[in-house]
Amino acid sequence: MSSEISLTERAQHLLKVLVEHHIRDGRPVGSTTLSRDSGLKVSAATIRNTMSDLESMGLIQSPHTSAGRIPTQRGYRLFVDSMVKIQPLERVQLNQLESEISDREKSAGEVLSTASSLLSQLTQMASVVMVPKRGQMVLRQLEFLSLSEGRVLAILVTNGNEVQNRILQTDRTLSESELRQAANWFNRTFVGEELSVVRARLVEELERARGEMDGAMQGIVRMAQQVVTSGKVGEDDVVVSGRSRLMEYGELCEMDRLRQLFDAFGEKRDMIHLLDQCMEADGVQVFIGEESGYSSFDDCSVVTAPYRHEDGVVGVLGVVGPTRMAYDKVIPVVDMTAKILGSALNSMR
Amino acid sequence: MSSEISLTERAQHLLKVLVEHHIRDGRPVGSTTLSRDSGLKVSAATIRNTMSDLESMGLIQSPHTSAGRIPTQRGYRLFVDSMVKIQPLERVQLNQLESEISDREKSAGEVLSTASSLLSQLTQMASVVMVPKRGQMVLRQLEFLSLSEGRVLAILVTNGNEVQNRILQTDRTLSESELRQAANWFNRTFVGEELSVVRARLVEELERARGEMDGAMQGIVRMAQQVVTSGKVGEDDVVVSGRSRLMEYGELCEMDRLRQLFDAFGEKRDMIHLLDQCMEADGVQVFIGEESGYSSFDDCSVVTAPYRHEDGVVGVLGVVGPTRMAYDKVIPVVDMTAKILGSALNSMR
DNA sequence: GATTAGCACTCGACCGCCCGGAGTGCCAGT
DNA sequence: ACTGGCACTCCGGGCGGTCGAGTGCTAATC
Repeated sequence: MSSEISLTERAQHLLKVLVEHHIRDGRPVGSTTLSRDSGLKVSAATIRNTMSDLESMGLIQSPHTSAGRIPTQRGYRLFVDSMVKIQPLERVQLNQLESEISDREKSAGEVLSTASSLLSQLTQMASVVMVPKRGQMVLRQLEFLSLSEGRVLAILVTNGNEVQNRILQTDRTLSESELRQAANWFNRTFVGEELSVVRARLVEELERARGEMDGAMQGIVRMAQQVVTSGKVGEDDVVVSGRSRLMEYGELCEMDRLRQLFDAFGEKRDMIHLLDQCMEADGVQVFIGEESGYSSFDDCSVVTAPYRHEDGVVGVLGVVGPTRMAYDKVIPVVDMTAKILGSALNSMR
Repeated sequence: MSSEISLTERAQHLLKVLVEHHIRDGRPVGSTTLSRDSGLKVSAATIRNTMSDLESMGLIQSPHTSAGRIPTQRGYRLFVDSMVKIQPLERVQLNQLESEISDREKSAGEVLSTASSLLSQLTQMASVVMVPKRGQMVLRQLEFLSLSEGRVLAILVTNGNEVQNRILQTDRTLSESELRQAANWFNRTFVGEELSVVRARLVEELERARGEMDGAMQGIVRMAQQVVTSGKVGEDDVVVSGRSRLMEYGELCEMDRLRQLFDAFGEKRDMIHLLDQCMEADGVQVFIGEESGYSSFDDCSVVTAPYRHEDGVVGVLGVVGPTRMAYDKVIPVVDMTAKILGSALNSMR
């Protein structure tokens, strides 16, 4: 569909300088500025010709006659794909990521939210970390605790040192020993299994119980089902940080647009859907403006990266900011955070 | 300092109508509007005289010559103190609060955040719920779980069906049975005590252990100390909801002001300090504009109410919105939420 | 003495206008 | 192929004028 057949050396260079300049100060860039800053020994007039080429190729545009040019979405695309020079991550930032994420005293959940807030802090934008589907979690231990009047507190420990708890309503009040028995059976039968497997096997178990087993056993199985099918278990989740940083950016300052953006984070639906698409991607992925497919993000870019365990992709993280962002700095931060987060989760298997 | 010696019937009435009118449409209110809407059978000119009195008393002011008048902070104060007519809570809203907060399947934490989000939803403003100091929580059960390489997962169940967990580093790897033994001792000794008491008694215990007991026991006590002095335990916390709703209000729309507001929620320090002051108050309390003492809230009002257990005040909740808010609707919502939250927490003792 | 009508005055919001600056496109000259 | 020159366009800011809303004051009225 596109006509990027060729682009002279000069045109490429000019596009690069133009985008960089516009990212820096946000204003449209004119031919004179460009002739001064590009390092090329040509006059403004010549540059105007080249710019006009770039415009007809849909890489840059002028917001109105006789303003400078700004990159179009396609322009940004080309820039990001083939001319941005990724800056190495600063030592300090790297250290901070390393030490705060790979903290052995943190549980998986804490590590994820640390990653999210660092991501936001280092990029000065909003960040999102998608939490692994709980369904992929492995059961470590289950514990029941009797509350008053037929209510039972179930505590579920999974890998990643994650503790989930849920209150169950039972049809009759169960004794301490009954609960201990139930927990024992459950642990004996399912420890080490993925929760999704546990769910599946519980259904079989209930089938079997219908015929063979006694009523008590049926009760236990049903209770166990309540635990693993409960609200949070098995559901995607996202951690968002630093939304309010987006207010700093002038171009997003129309209240209704900003509001829309905030809503998008609140809804989480679109968010999750978008992030899901990045699961299979190999490394950092950049969505510029409308590329994300969600109109709330029209003037924004989203930079994502999947993070992986030794046994495959686990989740996705990313940042959201204005299209006019410092890709050369942001990309490595996202990249590195994903890597560090991956290995941190790895080490707490 | 003030000169509210007296205020004619008419002046009071006019102030009331003016404030109500301004709350409704946000624009300055002029004498003609007032003579039309006040129900009084007097001309605009007369009203102008009264308004001029009100102005000299510092209850209303005009943003500039020849605009109408708007209430000053003191004007709002008087309005809230002695003329606002509290509206009864709507049936639907009451039902919603009742059913969602008093949900027996929710843990204390979930109940608090439900309350916060309902508060925000019903008032269309930002809400804050201050969580009881964890130090006041009563120990129900402790469980240890061995992780790899000298790391132990401690699971702490307190009243309110709240589950906290924390990863401890131990100097040597402990066996399953050692851990079970330690947990048994801990539970035998401390179940039913407040965490603050547990903390204190652990110190004594360590003293005693230094002389009498064996090294293993010392290790256990130290581990227990780690559990109850860990990060979250014993710290105030706040749940904030619906910050972004504040963007809807035109008067808060200057970006920097709004930003400041968001930061205030982020910092939480000021927030907590402000809420702390309301702990002893008897019912709903209203801070108008600068009364809160924090400049971030200058154009805002804060409506708070403490919520209580049978054994005394537990925490504070409230909403933050523009000074120009519908006090007659907001106050009962805050009031009722506090009451319902209190009794909900009560019933899960 | 309280209330009112009348009137001059003030000020913000809005509109149309003009002007300077920045930047473009095109063309003719090197 | 590049450049200088030039006419043109458009945005933004400053200026002046008008309009409407609202005030404060004063003199007349109840």
